[in-house]
This record gives sequence, structure tokens and C-alpha cells, in this order.
Amino acid sequence: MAHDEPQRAARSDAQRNLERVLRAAHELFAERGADVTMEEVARHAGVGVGTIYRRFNSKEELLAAVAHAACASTCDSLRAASHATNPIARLKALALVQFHHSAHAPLTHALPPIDAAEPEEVARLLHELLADAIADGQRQHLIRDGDPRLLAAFCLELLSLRTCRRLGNACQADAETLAEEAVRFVLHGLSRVTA
Amino acid sequence: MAHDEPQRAARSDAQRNLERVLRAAHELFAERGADVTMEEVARHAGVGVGTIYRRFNSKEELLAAVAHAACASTCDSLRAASHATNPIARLKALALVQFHHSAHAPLTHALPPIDAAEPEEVARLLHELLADAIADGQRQHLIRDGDPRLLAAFCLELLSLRTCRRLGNACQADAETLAEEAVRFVLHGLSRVTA
Amino acid sequence: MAHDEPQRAARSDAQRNLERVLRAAHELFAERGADVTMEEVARHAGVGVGTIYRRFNSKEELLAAVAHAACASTCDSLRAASHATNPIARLKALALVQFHHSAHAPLTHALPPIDAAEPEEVARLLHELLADAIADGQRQHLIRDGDPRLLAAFCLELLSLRTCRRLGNACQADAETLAEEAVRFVLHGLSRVTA
Amino acid sequence: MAHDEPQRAARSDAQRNLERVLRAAHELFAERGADVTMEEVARHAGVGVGTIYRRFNSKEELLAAVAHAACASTCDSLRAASHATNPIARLKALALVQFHHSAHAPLTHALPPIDAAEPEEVARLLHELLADAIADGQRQHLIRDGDPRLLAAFCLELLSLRTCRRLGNACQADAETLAEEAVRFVLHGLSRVTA
DNA sequence: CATGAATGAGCCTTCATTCAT
DNA sequence: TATGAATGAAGGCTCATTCAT
Repeated sequence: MAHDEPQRAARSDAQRNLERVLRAAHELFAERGADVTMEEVARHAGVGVGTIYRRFNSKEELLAAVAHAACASTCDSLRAASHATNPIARLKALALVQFHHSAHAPLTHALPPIDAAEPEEVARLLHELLADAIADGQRQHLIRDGDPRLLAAFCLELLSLRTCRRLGNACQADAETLAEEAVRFVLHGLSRVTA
Repeated sequence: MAHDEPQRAARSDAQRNLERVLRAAHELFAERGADVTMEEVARHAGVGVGTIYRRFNSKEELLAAVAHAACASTCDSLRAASHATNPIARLKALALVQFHHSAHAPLTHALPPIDAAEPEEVARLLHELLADAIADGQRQHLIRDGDPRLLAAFCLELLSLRTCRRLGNACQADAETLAEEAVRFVLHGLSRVTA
Repeated sequence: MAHDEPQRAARSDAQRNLERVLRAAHELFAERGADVTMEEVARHAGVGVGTIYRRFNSKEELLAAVAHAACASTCDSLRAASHATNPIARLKALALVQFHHSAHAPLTHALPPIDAAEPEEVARLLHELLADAIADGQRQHLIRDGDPRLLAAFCLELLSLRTCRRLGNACQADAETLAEEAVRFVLHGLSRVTA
Repeated sequence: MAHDEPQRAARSDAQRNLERVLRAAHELFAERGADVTMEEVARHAGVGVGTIYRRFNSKEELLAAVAHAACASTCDSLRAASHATNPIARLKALALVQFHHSAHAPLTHALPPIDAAEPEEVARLLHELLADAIADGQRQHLIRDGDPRLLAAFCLELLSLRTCRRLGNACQADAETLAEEAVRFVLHGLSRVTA
């Protein structure tokens, strides 16, 4: 037991390094996409490049791992958001998840097709849950008619941080305000036009 | 005049090469952004790298030229689209321009800030014209209330080829159909909800 | 302290590589000027090109560094040579410094104007010290009359390794012998012609 | 005969082009050495690159031709200068030839060893004639003792335009004045020290 | 013959990856 | 196990040379 201490310490050190690497990689890749140097990631994480290559066999693997973590986090949020029973509330909650997930756009965009399965799966799931909510809303006559999958897709598109950034350039509002406006616009777009 | 022939012949050949280079560069940059090799562009155009460098001093200049051409084309379309007097028709026409202009997204995204002025100017103009159309529509009670600039921004975002490509993955329709659906969604979102 | 060893070992290895690079670069640049390939320098130093670029941001910087080292070495020699009190002895010593410094002629010639400040400063200093020695000699009636700056310039010109190499082609003597002959010629040229 | 006219005109045109190319190449190479672009030479000569390649199979050949012309000119001057009977006058005349020949230094410096035979032959001849003059002067007790070949070599070195340019930086005199000073210095260096 | 557009080998430089310490 | 120096393949760019007009 006594001689376990240093090992455990070493292990926790390694664990901490792994986390630092992932955090650093996430920040940089999410901000600037794939054209960030491994050296830069290492520096940002406060380790040497070798330390990264001990855990990840290539830059691609690191990208995939970071994307995986982001997707896992989004999935947690999705599970929580899909519990609401009211279709409109569910729709709002899911939209908010999409809004935050889109913050990693440059990251998922940078993935090579072979590694893009998971982010696409997340997008697929998000889209499915959104379509379900819309279909429910249609059944309850809260939302206008139309292919739910298509309507859901439009909603997703409208609710990305990237979008909000561009709006910030054209208009005069902060991201959060714009997000709310976007949800409102979407809901209006989905609302029934009564007569 | 007769002795002009060879010169003009040489020039027309060069002209054709220039066009091939621009076309090749446009296709590749618009598809995959800036991380396309000059060698690749040259191969795609059926010329050597030197031929490209005879016309463009750097990859950056080539990118800028291609972006310029795309912007000029979009401007032509904008002029044509902004003639419609009916606000809704104008809105549809402008939306279609945006739809096609967005096909170059990775290209304009790849431009260094210094060269991004023109694409941003086009985006600004597109946005302004759309906002004008929306404001007109509001005055004629054809479009619901709300900041025209904000509403216009949402419309733009929704009408990109990129968006349509993603929708193509999730749904079962070709790009043109999706574009029409998107316009319809947007118009519904802008329509007055008559109690 | 014990755990400093590996770091210091790594550092000393790197240090040795740096020295090898500088030595290789010096030899090649001094011999053939700037049109030596970085690959060639690397091969000559027994390293990869990347190793050079780790220390020097560009070929120009490498050139500048090599030139700086050569100038520093010359400055040391100058300090030592300028201590002699006898003007003739001082003149001889300085002439020898010039003789050795001129071995790097193609190197300093290859520097871009922006980096040429230091070599020019060395040349200026050498010239100034030589002119001082000549002026002293004139005051003591050991050297014939004439503008000391001009006479000094002639001396410098006559005392270059490059010159000696050419003499070696035309005559039948080694460089050192020729250097001595050159000093003798110079001194004779500077000597007072006593009617 | 009538139909000879255009041919002769064409031929004289070609002749004129050849001269222009040689003159342009001479000016540029003599000023900046071998790192002048063929395109630059062509532009300077007012022709296309193809016209140069019609006469010279390579840049190297052009360099050699330009060097040949310069050497031939120098040889003419040498022949004229070597007629003087007075050794001192002959020495001065030859020194002046060297002074002007050295104006092409960067050009001859740029020649690859294989083509350097002729310039070296000129240098050899110049050196030989100078040594002869010195030997004559020694026989007539006008010049101090010493190996004539060695003394001649020193004279040559001292009398280059390149030298004069550098002196111009350090002192305050134009090239011609400096040349005269150099000759004076050389003659003083060669003069007999009586007693 | 003249032209100058096209070619492509080769140079400088970057960066993912490896490996000695 | 962590470090960061070393490696070298690959990309941007230049320029001697060729060739269609």
C-alpha cells in the first residue's frame, strides 16, 4: 500500500495532464479549427508534445477525442431536455442545446469524414428529437403542418452560435439576446396561422 | 490586321488558361476552402503551377481573385433581384440570390481579413436589401412586426446551400426542393399571424 | 541536482548541434556566399533542415548569426591588436586581423542591407584603428605623409585572404607567406622615402 | 538582289538585337552578378527571352559571352598600353587598364570555373605585362628589388574599381581621384628607398 | 525569327511525428 | 513517464528553359 502512493500520485498527475490536454485542445480547435499546431496545443496545456502523443496516436485522434467529449456532453443535455412533456417547452429546450453545441462548429467541421460519425450521430439525434417535438406539437395543433423532419432541420440551422456571431456584426445585440430572438422567430415560423 | 492574328491567338490561349485556372480554383476552394494545394489547382486546370503564378503573385491573390469574381456575379444577381416592386416577390428573389451565393461559403471563409472586405460588403448589401424588402412588407402589412434587420439576418442564415446540404443528409430531397421549402418556411415565419 | 542531468544532457546535445550548424554554415557561406542550400548546410552539419529552423527563423537569420559570430571574433582580435604602442607593430597586428577577417568576405557580402550594419561597423572600426596607427606613425616620422584614412584603406584592401588566394594562382607561395609579403609591401609603401 | 533587301534588313535587325542583349546583359551582370533573371535581361534589352535563347543555349553561355567581350576589350587596351617604353609610364598605363577592367568584377566572379578560363587568362596576361614592366624598372634601378610577379600582383589588387567604391564609403573622394591616389601609392610602394 | 506563356525542378519553410534523454 | 529536440515529407514560390503561336 505504501509503495502505491507514488504510483497513484503519478497516475493522478497523468490524469490531470490528460484533462489539461483535452481542455486546451478543445478551446483551440473549437475556436480556430484544425489549423492549430500540436506544439501550440501542448504549450496551451503546459506540457510537451510528447505527452500528447503518449495518449493520442495522431492529431486526428486528438481531434476525434475532443469531438467525442463534446458530443457526449451534448448527449447528456439532450437526454435532460427531452424529458419535458409540453412540445413547445421541449422544442425550446432542445433548441438551446443546439445553440450551445454549435459553439464547437470549427471543431466538428475539422474532422475528417472517417471520424465524423459521432458528431453526425449527435446531429441526427438532435434532429430526431426536435422532429418528434414538432410532430407532437402538430398532433396537439400547436404547430403548423409540414414535414416535421424538414421543419426541425430549419430550426437547427437557425440556432447556431456561429449564426449569432454574424448577426452580432449586422445588428446591435449580444449573443444571448439574439438566441432568444432566434427561438422566437423559429416558434413563430412553426406557429399555426389561424385563418 | 493579319499580323495581329498570332498575337491574338496566343492571347486567347492564355485567356483560356486563365479562365480554366479561375474555374478550377473556384471549384476547389468553394468546395474545400483554402487547404487545397496550388499543385492541385494547377492539375485540376490542366496547367503547371508556374502558369498560375504568372497571373497571381500568391495563393492569397488567387483566392482573392476567385472571391472577387464570385462577389461580382452575386452583385449582378442582386441588381436584377432588387427591381421587383412587390416586397414578397423581392424577398423571394433576394433569398434565391443568397441561396446561390452561399455555395461559395468555404471560399469566402478562407480569405484573410485583409481581402475579406468585398465579400463582407456583398453580405452587407444583401442584408440591407433584404431588410428593405421586409420593411416595405411591414409597411404594407404583409409581414409581421419586428426589427427588419434582425429578421433579414435570420432569413439569410436559413438560405444557404450549406444548410441545404445538411438537410439533404437528414431528409430525402434535393437541394432545389429544399431551397424552395426554406423560402416557404421563411415567408411563413415572416407572415402576419392574423389573429 | 541529480535530476538536472537528463535536461542538461539534452541541452548539451542541442548545444553541440547548434555549434555544428553554425560551423557548417560558416564554412559554406564564407566559401560560396548566400547561394548555398539550407539542405546543404544541414547535410554538412549532419542534421535535418528542421533542426536549423528550430534555432533560426530563416536563412537570413542564420546568415546574420554567422556574420555576427565572425564579427565578434574579429572584435576580440582588434582589442588585442590595438594595445601595441609602437605604431608599426600596431599596424602589423591590425593588418593581420584584417587578413583573417577577410576570410569571410563572401559571407558578409551575402548579407541583406538590413543585417549588414555589424560587419560594416567592424570594417569601420578596423579602418579607424589602422588610420590612427598610421597617423601616430606619421607624427613620429616613421610613415610618409598623406591622408591617413586613405592610406589605411589601401592597406586594408591589400590584406585580404581573397587577394592572397589570387596571388597563390599567379605565384608560387602559400597564403601565410603572401600575407607577410603583403605587410612588407604595405610598410614599404608607407615608409618615408629618405631622400 | 531585290529580294535580298528584307533578308538583309532582318539580319541587321537580328544583329541589333544581339548587341542590345549583350549590352543589357553586360550592364546587369557587371552590376549585380549572376543573380539577375533572364527575364530581366530580356526586358532591359527590349526583347523577349526567346530571342536570347536563340543565340545562347543557356544563361551560362550568355554569361560567358559577355565575359568574353569584356576580356577582348581589355586585351585591346592591354596591347595599346604595353607599347610604352618607359617602364613607369607602362606601369601606369597597365594599372589604368586593370582599374577599368575591374569594373566587371561581379560578372567574372559569377562565371562557373569551366568558363573562367578566359578572364583568368586576361588576368594572367595583365599580371605578366605588369611584372615585365616592373622587372624592366628594376633593371633600370627605377623600382625597388623584390619578386616582380609578387609586386605586380599587389599592384593589381590595389587597382580595382571595387576597391575604389569601398574607399568612397570611407573617405570623401570620387573614383577617379582615388584611382590616381592608388597609382601613386603603388608607385611609392615600388619606388627605391634611397638610403 | 521573335514573342512571352507554360513548364517543372528545386529552394525555403512549416509542422506532424519520432525518439534520445 | 515527460520533455522537447530532431526529422523529413510536403507546400508555397521562383526562375531557367522550352515551345506554340
